[in-house]
Amino acid sequence: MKIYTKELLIKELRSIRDMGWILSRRGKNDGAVGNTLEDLLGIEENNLPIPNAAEWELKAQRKNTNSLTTLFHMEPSPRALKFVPSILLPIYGWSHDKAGDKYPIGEMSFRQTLNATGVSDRGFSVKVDRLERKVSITFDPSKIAERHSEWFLNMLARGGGHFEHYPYWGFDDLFHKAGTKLHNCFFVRADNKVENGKEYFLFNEILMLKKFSLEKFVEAIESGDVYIDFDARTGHNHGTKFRIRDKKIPDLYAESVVL
DNA sequence: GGTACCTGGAA
DNA sequence: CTTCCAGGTAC
Repeated sequence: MKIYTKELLIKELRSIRDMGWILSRRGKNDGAVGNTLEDLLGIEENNLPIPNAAEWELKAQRKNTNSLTTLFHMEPSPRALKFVPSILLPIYGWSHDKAGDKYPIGEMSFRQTLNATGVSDRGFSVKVDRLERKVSITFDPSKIAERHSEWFLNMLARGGGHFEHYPYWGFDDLFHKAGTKLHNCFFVRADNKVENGKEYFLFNEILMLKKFSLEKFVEAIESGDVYIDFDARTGHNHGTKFRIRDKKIPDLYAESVVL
């Protein structure tokens, strides 16, 4: 495997930018833009919680999306409770839209995109406690929207309605994860097009971000810029993600340079 | 085979 | 904006 320095990454990313339209290396896969960039750099797909290349993390995104950018994945504490697969999905989940169709009858879904400045229509939110040094998920049944009243009753029948323990992430765990994975980052935005059913990317906007700030990260959680995103169905827990709007990514770093 | 990570989306 | 969602791998 190639060892990448910052200088080599800059050179290769500029070279990729100059290659023009590049056929996606992956089929129907939402992550194709990032997977294709990694393929071009010779980085094998992995699920290791480390930067992609040396001390540099790579992030790619299609320009024509409003989606959040995923910073990293981390399941909440207390880890022993296995909150998502044991509690949130089976008790607080709902029938997946494609249950009995693409998925088996009984397939459940628990998807929530939460931040500290709002409450979801199922009553979940995010709270930052600097004294206890943790980020917690809160649940307030009184905030559940009318359209979810049937879900609410089903959830009560399954034994839900209040948390005995709240899912949380300790600052130290978050800082270790973010500090090791995101310390330096290339954020590449790509134009994309589909011709004859095949997707092409033009990796033509490259941003170099240096020195991830843990304090700015906490501030971004408090201000609602960082989201916590649950993404599980019965057959596949995609994991719990910390995500952010692309325009806010540079706010997490001490230095940003357009290449 | 369940759990927890990785890469990212749509209306 | 919020609500809900995709295909991968390691162990």
